[in-house]
Amino acid sequence: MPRRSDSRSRMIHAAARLFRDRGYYATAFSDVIQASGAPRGSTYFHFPGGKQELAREAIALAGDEIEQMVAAAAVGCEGPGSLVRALGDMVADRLEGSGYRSGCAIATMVLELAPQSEDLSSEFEKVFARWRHALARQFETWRITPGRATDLADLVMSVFEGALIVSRAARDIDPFRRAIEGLADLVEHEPRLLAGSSQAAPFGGAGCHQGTG
Amino acid sequence: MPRRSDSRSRMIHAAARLFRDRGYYATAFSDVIQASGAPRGSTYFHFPGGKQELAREAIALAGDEIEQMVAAAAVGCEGPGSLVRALGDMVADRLEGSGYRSGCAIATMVLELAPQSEDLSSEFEKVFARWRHALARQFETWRITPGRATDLADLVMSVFEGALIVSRAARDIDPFRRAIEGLADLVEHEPRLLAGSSQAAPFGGAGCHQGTG
DNA sequence: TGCCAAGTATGACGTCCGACCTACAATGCA
DNA sequence: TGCATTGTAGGTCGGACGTCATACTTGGCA
Repeated sequence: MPRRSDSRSRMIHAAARLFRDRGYYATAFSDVIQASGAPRGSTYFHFPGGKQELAREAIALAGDEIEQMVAAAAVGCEGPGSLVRALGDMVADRLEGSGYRSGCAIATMVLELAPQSEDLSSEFEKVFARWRHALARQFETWRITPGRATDLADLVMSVFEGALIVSRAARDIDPFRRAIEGLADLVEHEPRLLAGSSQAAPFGGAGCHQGTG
Repeated sequence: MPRRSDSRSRMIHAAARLFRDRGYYATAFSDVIQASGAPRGSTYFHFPGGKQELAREAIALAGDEIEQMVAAAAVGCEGPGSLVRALGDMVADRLEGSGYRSGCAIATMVLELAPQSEDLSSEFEKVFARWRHALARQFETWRITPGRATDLADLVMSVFEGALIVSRAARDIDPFRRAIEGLADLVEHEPRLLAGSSQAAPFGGAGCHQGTG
């Protein structure tokens, strides 16, 4: 049945899930083939670049899903604190529901591959840039200035990534919930986030803005 | 030179460094052997449990180093904000100095191995418990109540872990510094952290304390 | 002092599994 | 019907983990 099969797309989705749950090295090509039901011989037809190309596609797909998750969580939120909580609930549910296997879709790959692959590194950076942008845009709708919104977005991303690691290590949701609630609470009671407050000592400290963007 | 060689210790130190920089799967036994100068045949004499036992030893060693780092950073600090900054400087220096290869000593292994190995999972949990304890104890010296100190420790650990991921992905220190500075700043200007402030709405929210410990 | 035994350490080897390549089949279009 | 493009199964090569027979050193004893 040649001429356009959906094998490629199915492989990317299966790979994204496996990379997220197990990581890059623990996921064999044969695992992706089995999970997707794709034929074995097609791999290097669909992905001439091999496993790394498959990873690149999976990373981009993860970027899409993160953006969608932020958008979904933002519905009905009235401030950064409630957005953090809404996102935290979504992530916590998936973490618990998967038996502490499903964390961030790209974190494992970042740590495994970023030091080795300049190419994939730029893909990772894109995903975080998209995530940062989605969060910052949402924060700005609540009258947070762009600079502070970016700083806050970095802090929020970091807490989510890190809390996932700590909770996955302990196989216990409490560290995650404590970190998320602590962040939401701090952010909620921080008046300097809002535009018009003392800009002499802006949130995020002095001279610490992005140099590359 | 049989009868007590230091091969075992050297292998653990080399493995800890390699696991930290490259991760578990990307580090071959032969890499550890080469880096430590130990002979190939000694591996299963010193580590009958194989690579996993070597990893367990390396994880414990990482726990020691983290405790020492917290103690070193705490010297001369007058509050949680300055401790966060001091730790941040130490970590940032190593991250930059290593070309964004040296992050958290165990984070990569947590994501790679925690879903698969119940045994190593408990080792990871021990390291984070030690780290949490070291931070919380230090916070308590600044009149922060034990419950809030634990919540704050989880938040701090999460920010460090997550910020390392984001910065390693981008190969840029700015996201790390933004997150650390944002955290330090929030913590510094949070009066509810101190004992004696309105305990009706404690920092960290309600009903979110550790259930297992 | 010379020898033996036990524990210690080691280089060479086997086995398995991973990614990747090559030769072949099937289909749509001219 | 013939050809180019798409899709496929089996096979190969390399490397990593783990094992084994062997050599070396130390301590005790005659």
